[in-house]
Amino acid sequence: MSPRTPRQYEEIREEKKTLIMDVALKHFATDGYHNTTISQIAKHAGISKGLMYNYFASKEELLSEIINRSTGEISKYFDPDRDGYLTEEEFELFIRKLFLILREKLSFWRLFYQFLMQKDVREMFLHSHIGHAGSKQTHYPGRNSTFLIMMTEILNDYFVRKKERMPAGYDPVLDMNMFLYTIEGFGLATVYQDEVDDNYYNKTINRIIELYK
Amino acid sequence: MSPRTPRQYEEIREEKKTLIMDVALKHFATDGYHNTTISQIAKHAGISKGLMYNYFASKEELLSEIINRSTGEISKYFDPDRDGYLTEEEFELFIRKLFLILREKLSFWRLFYQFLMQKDVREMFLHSHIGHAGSKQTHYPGRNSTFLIMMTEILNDYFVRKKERMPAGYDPVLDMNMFLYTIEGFGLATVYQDEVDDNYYNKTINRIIELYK
Amino acid sequence: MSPRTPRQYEEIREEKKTLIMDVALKHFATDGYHNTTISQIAKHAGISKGLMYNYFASKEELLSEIINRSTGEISKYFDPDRDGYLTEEEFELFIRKLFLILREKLSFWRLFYQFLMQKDVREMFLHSHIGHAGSKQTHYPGRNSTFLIMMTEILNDYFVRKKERMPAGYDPVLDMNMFLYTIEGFGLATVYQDEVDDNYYNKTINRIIELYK
Amino acid sequence: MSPRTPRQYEEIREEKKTLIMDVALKHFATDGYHNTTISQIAKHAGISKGLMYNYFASKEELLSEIINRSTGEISKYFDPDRDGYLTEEEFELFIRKLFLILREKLSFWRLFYQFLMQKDVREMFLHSHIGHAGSKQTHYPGRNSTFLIMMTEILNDYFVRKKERMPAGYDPVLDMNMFLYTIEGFGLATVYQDEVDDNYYNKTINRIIELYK
DNA sequence: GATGAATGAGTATTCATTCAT
DNA sequence: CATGAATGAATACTCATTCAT
Repeated sequence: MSPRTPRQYEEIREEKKTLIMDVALKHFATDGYHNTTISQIAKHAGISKGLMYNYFASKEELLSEIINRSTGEISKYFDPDRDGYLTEEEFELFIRKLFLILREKLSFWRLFYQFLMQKDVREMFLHSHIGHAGSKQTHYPGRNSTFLIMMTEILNDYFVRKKERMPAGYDPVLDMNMFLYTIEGFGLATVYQDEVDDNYYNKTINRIIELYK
Repeated sequence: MSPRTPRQYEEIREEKKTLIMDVALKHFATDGYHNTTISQIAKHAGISKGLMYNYFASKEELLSEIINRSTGEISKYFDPDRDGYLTEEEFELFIRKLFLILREKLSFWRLFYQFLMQKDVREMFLHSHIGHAGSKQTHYPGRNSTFLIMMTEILNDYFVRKKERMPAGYDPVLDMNMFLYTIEGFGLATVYQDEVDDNYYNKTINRIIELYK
Repeated sequence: MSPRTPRQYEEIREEKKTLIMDVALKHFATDGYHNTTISQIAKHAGISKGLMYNYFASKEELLSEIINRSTGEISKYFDPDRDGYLTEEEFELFIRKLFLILREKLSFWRLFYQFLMQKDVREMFLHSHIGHAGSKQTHYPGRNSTFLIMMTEILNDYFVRKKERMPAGYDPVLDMNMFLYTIEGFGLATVYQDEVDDNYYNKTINRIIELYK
Repeated sequence: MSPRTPRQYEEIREEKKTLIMDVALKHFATDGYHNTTISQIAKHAGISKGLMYNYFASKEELLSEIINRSTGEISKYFDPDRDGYLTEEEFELFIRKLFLILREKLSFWRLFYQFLMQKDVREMFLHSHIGHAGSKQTHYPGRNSTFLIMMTEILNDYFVRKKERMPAGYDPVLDMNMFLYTIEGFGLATVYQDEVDDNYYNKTINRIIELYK
């Protein structure tokens, strides 16, 4: 008869939020953001439409929180407190991690590629900050680089240094971009495949490492 | 003021259709299919909404015809009557042509990438037949290969033959896919750039040829 | 830590009700009845939404009780047990009291004017009974005059008597209505002003007394 | 079989717009702006909800156009090109006109009083410009005074001049405000009455003129 | 008594599509 | 062939109210 404790309420909230975000991500990834209705999400999450808005102010904020959560989790993978310096071994590790996380978060990446192509939402991705997952902060003192920008900077640094151990005429920018094109294309293919062949997947990763390390 | 011949009517009709499709493609590519309204298209094409439906049964059919026309045109580019056999020189030419056409039909490719990520429309692309541009037929007797499948087969053949002039251990499937990933990634980047640097564009193409010829 | 007596419970209950009504009145007056949500009221009153419904059956009843309480308090101001007879001095006093109470209960009058213009709620005001503040009764045996009707009757009586000391041709009904129009207009202006200038306020009241006493 | 001429379309549009605005005004005036739904308006106008949005971008714009149309019509009554100078006779005429128009446009004034009390929409009234009814312009070269401000200025001027023919101690500001309170109160009462007694109505107007001319 | 999660009916708005002219 | 007024189903979002705890 006594009301739930704040702790209990907090748990319920957290669970429901996660549930909704999971269901929504799956739908967004499969059917597209604009093609997914709040009704569908609610129905598949087993809740009422109204409850959605108890947790998220709007469809857009739901998307935004999904993106922030995911980019937050991903950036943690890559050690957000790193010094931004990659050795050759770390570079290899980086690629392996990248494609590990790609398969772990297929839905998210599907969403990512989707939005890469949509002007109106692209910005949301580009401005999602590195930070604790789900963090509501939008500004970090002394640290306003976004996830993608950080990645780019670290890689750029790596390829510039790679020049030293390459023959004359080596073009670091071109090489880095070729590398980026390849992983983007491979990512795209992986993400939009129904099933991934483990063996082939690893072979490809090894080949990428071999080519661009 | 002599009445038009049926022939003339047909021509006028085709011109209007082309106009509508051009306008629609531009909008679809820029704003997204779902964000583009029939009203916008009609207004920018200088016709009434009602007339739109005189030419196209629905928004979806409009899209479908745009896709068919474009894939048709593209496949013609690559000599649809070829024997499916690529020499090294033809391969190089193929790549150069590919990236030439990429820039010529930026809008289309933007649409292409956009839909690659959307289940419901992906199929439309994958099953668009090679045929006369704008053809309304959806089935061709004795010829059910799609544009993408055809391309894949020709390339597959090329890389299998490439094996002969490569050292032992060469994996043609892997190599072909690496090639595809790279051009997909490069295509993606090109298509979603506001401006393309001619110099850099060609350098990249040369590098791709160098790597995968 | 001795358990509270029923009496104490009742007091606590009354306090909470009063708190809620005060908060609600302020919101209703400022933002409008329909623009105010139960959530807002609950939050600003420091209670839960659920508890609100423990005290008031509905949003409408909350409004109804606020109106009843206020009209009750106001009618007490004007000595509800009076004989209904106003001397000239009492009339002056009445006006001064009226505009005193106007400023003391600005929020209520704002609400009053607001609803005067809305058919569906106007009736609630017109039929609010004189009685104990917060009383839930809606019917009083042998006493069905409303606050407004009572006021009108007393004033009517005053102006009819005023005829005796006025020149021939004096129209008591017209004079009374002119008086009512003026105080209504002045009330309206006062209530919807951000700040009231004391000096000017009193000057106006004196002028009204001068004109209609 | 041939399509309607642009002229015909324009007529249809104008008629429908007027119909919708008339119906909407009636509802807004009776039930309140927030209490009136688009569905109600559409149903009573005998059209679909969707059509509403063919003519008005939003509920708010519908309101805005109603206000502009009405204030435009009213300002025309009062000769918008006047010099802003009122003689005693013109003042009397002004009052008579005012209360003529009050009865002609009861619904509008009901709306007016309603919004006088609602913060969020009050501004819309205060900023509706003097101009042709339905004019979409929002800026008039060398003429940005609003309807209410114009009225206030002309009256202010009149009462200041009235001082000359009044005994010492006459306070023009107080007198003007008393006048305004009275007509506001009278307006309020008139507007929210079900039926107006012609005889009494004119008697009141005469009395107002007598008191404040 | 007290909480806030959960509901669902309602509201403004959009847009592909139809149809009288 | 051509027009744009008209429709209606769908969509995001709100909020008073209920109810398990």
